[in-house]
Amino acid sequence: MMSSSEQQLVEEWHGLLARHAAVHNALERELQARHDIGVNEFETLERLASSDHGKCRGQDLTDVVHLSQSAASRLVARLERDGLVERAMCDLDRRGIFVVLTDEGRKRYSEAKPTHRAVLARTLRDDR
Amino acid sequence: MMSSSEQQLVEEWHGLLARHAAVHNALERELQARHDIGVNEFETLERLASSDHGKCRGQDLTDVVHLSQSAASRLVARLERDGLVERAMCDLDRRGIFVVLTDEGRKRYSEAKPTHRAVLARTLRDDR
DNA sequence: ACGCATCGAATGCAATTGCATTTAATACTG
DNA sequence: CAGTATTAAATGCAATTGCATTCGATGCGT
Repeated sequence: MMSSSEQQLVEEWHGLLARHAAVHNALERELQARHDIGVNEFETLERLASSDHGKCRGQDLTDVVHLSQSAASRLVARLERDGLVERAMCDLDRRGIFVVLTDEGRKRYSEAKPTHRAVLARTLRDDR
Repeated sequence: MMSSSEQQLVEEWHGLLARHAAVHNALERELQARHDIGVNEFETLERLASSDHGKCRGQDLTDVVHLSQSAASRLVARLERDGLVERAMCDLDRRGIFVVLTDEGRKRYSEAKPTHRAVLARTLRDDR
């Protein structure tokens, strides 16, 4: 026999899993199809776009995308390859880098943002 | 200027992302370290263990793990390789398969379950 | 100033994933 | 009943991920 609070925990976790999968998959599909970027790429661009000068330390990005340090590093590499960001030396601490939003990156973000919000509005509402 | 409801949506999504990442990462680490299985493997075993005869159609599993059909197929293949499940022909519809829990699989599930619940209790409580 | 622990980032590598396709079996339609 | 469409599952393949390691730069204690 399973205690009620345990059952509750499991149900909450399964709900979280289902909601996350639903929103994430919908976002991934629409952002990819309409703007050629994924969820993590969008979150990165958004973080940069709302920063002071469109730049931030590489470290800050791992928190935003909930990815390992190495995956975040490669994510930045892909964004740079696609011309959406640039890496810049950090003079104060030359171990680190600045990730800087390019004009193209800011443009892409502006285009994708309405799509992002629309998908959120559609998928976050009707499951609770 | 961003509308309040839009801001709310984004915050809810980021909260969902953060909560999911926190619980998922904690589960993945502990289940892997203590029982040598991942989150998806555990969910699969749990689905089978609570089935009537420890078996279910391959299809049902994709819903449980929120994975693509191909990824679910390979997940079953890994579990079979590790001796935790077996594939059985389905006589009624010979396109499909039954995934059947082995004794070893049921044992592994029983061992992992307390860990799973403990991590949920620890991680789902303190972020809200 | 020297030596050593620590830190930020990049990279080799194996594992997992999704998409597209394939294969086999079943269901439908005329 | 033949022929086609659909379904369940498996597989080739490229892309993404995390772990462990590496490399250079910083900080800290003596």
